[in-house]
Amino acid sequence: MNQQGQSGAAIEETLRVVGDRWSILLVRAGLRGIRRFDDFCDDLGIARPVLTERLRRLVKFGIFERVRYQDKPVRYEYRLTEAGLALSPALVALVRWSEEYSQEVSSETTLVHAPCGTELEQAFWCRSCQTTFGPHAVKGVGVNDES
Amino acid sequence: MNQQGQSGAAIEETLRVVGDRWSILLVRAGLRGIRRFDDFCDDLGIARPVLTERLRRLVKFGIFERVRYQDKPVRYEYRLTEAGLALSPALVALVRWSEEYSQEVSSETTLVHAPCGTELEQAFWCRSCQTTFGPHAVKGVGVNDES
DNA sequence: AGACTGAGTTCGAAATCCGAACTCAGTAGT
DNA sequence: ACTACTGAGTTCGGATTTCGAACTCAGTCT
Repeated sequence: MNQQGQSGAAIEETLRVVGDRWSILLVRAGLRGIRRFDDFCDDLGIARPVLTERLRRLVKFGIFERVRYQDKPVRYEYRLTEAGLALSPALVALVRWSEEYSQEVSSETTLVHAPCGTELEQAFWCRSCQTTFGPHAVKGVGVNDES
Repeated sequence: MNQQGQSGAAIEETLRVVGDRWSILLVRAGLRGIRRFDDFCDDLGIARPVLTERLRRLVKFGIFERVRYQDKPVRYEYRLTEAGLALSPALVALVRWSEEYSQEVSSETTLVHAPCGTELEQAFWCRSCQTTFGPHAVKGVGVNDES
């Protein structure tokens, strides 16, 4: 029914995990240091039942971990795991896209290289060629059909 | 209600456009060369009314364009625009993530640098320092609070 | 005792999604 | 000239998700 070359499966896989309206925003909030239930709630304006469900799923998929941070009244918070942190290239790509192509909201935001403050570029890196390159030189995503 | 530093707005902006279960998949299908209504439908298994709505929205946001490709019976198809193509770094990032962190589906897929076949890495590039660096050195996404 | 905190649940109403069947213009076959 | 088929959608009713607001429950603070 749908036989897209393997990499299609890969993306569907990822989207099955973070492909809803909230998950990516939750990861972003996590990157910003938010960890507690009510804080996610206030920061994103997400409905509580949905937040509960979403966090549970993200924990199940290993993106957040639920950590008891206090015992007297037992309290848990949610921390990004290694795998969750690894989503940041995707987040950055999304931010960059809106900076360049989105008509609405003139975001004067810019993501920069922390040490020097230069606006960053995102690139693919080939360790054996020691070069950076753009999306057109990637094989496996299918950009290489006629245009 | 939600005062995340500017880059939050940027990402929300992007997600408002492609943040639902289907849009990114549609872009991916577009990258694979799919252009016609029924083909999107068959390839993704998306419900027709939803496809109609989604394509209309993506056209409105400048990601696809609706092109008349035949006159006798008037027929339209959907092609990715420049802005649509520009989403590929984000798609690649998502594919890479599932390759490395997703438990399910052992994707033997790999994205490679076309010229040499080496598995690609994704990095941020600072043109003034002439170096690549990882997500921890990015300022504006908020990775820099304590851990 | 009474108010507050923080992590959730429970509710009914509202928005979305779904598959299956239908439309509408034109083309192809007999 | 009747029938079948194509391709881009619409129209339906029913199922699933989402929503906000109010509630729970353990423990703490004053």
